[in-house]
Amino acid sequence: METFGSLIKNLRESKKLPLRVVSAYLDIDQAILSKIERDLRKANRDLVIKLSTYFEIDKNELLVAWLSDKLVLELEDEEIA
Amino acid sequence: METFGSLIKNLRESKKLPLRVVSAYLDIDQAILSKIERDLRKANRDLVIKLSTYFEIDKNELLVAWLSDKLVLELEDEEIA
DNA sequence: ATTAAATTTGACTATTTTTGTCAAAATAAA
DNA sequence: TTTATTTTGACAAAAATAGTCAAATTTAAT
Repeated sequence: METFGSLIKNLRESKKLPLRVVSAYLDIDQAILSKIERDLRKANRDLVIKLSTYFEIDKNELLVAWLSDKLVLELEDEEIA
Repeated sequence: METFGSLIKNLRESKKLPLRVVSAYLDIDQAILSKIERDLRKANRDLVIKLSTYFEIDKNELLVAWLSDKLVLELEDEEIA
């Protein structure tokens, strides 16, 4: 399954944009964006919306992808324990 | 839908046990148990298991009820925002 | 192969959220 | 009405999350 991180990473790379440029627009440190793309950090809701605007994709589509990841994560933590 | 809180509250009341007694067994402050029963606080996994032992009900059944609540909560927070 | 750009990593701090403690207030029962 | 039980809220402690930064690594360009 495609994660939220790889989804936005693909979007960025398909437009050949460096983290520097995208993170500047989003007003976050590029280290954070790098980690979000690799699912090492979670985005927050506001960021998801900014991303949908920036990449011109449907807001709800991206929110659903983000929420799915959040729920999967919650359940994963659970099953391990 | 029956929440996790009301579920364990019903169990306790059906056995006519005061919070004092149950919380002592669980080794938590009775204020916390009171809040958990009214869904003002979340139980943690360990507590859920202790509760299932104490009330002699199936561990997984209670875990499922607890997890359901957690997911519902996560989605609720989301929809409001 | 060297230089430059882009990305990743990790240590550190700050902020927010969660959790626990306590005593007083409110409610219910005896 | 006194006693037991439950609820409330303020506060502190602890844990989780988020942000910052610079150095290390990797990738791309010349």
